[in-house]
Amino acid sequence: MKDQTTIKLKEIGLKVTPQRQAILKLLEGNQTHPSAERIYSEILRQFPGISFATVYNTLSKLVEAGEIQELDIDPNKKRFDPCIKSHYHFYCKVCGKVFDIVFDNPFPLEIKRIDGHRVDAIQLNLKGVCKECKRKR
Amino acid sequence: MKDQTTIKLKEIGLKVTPQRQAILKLLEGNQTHPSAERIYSEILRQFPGISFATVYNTLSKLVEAGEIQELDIDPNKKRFDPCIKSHYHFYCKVCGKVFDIVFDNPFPLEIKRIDGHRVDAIQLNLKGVCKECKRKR
DNA sequence: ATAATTGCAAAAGCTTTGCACGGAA
DNA sequence: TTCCGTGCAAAGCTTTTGCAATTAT
Repeated sequence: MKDQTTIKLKEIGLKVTPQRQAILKLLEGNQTHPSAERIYSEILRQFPGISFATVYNTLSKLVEAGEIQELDIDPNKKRFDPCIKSHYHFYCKVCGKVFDIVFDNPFPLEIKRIDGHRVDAIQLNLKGVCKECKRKR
Repeated sequence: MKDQTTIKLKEIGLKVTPQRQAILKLLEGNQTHPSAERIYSEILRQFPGISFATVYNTLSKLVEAGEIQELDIDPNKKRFDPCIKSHYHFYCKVCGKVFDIVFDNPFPLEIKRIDGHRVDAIQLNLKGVCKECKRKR
């Protein structure tokens, strides 16, 4: 009777609550790179009464556990990505959407050391105007 | 009688004020990647009475003019870099310092288009624990 | 003269925290 | 039972804005 969310939460060592399951389900396979606020308002529809603090706390724990990744690409707010595999992002200054980007000759994102510093994560961020927004002008 | 800051400001089309000159001088060759708050408090020492809004406004104009660059690497605040040439950054999660990084095989930061999107800027951000902070543990 | 800039203060956003109650283990 | 998690509300920070007085051109 254990679904994927239950398994994941137990693996991480978190208590299994309906709120957390809803958050995990929303994020699973989600490629919109939602902000905390966005996640909150989406969850709210199917889960009236959930508080922002719960969403915030859960996201923090998931990031800490390495289950999801926090992106610093949107100048205005933090964005979250359930995909922790190496890939790049494009941020549209006009609409604020974040797109996944794949290069033919990928930059190596597995660097572990540089100049004596310990590298834990690498983010390659492209910024500009997306296809859609370009068209509308 | 025209110094470098005067020339730069006129080039950009901004009025030349002592406040702006002080900000430009502080940034010139500055490799600490300061935040707006940091710039404000540094300027304050040599320029009592300057307001944060002035610093903020000037930084905005300089970014808009392409004279300096805004970095989205510090999760907590915006950082500014007077060097607009292609280079990478390392952010230390412990002390918050931002270091310039140079690779042997640099990733091309001159891409202008990808997936139909127009690319205006690329930032390659590395995060982890810096040499110094590693040593202290 | 006139249009831009400054300083002050307040507002706006997003993020984070404290705490009492309730629920998972 | 014992802690952890939730919800509510407030606090904290950084960023942004409005406006009257001042200054550069």
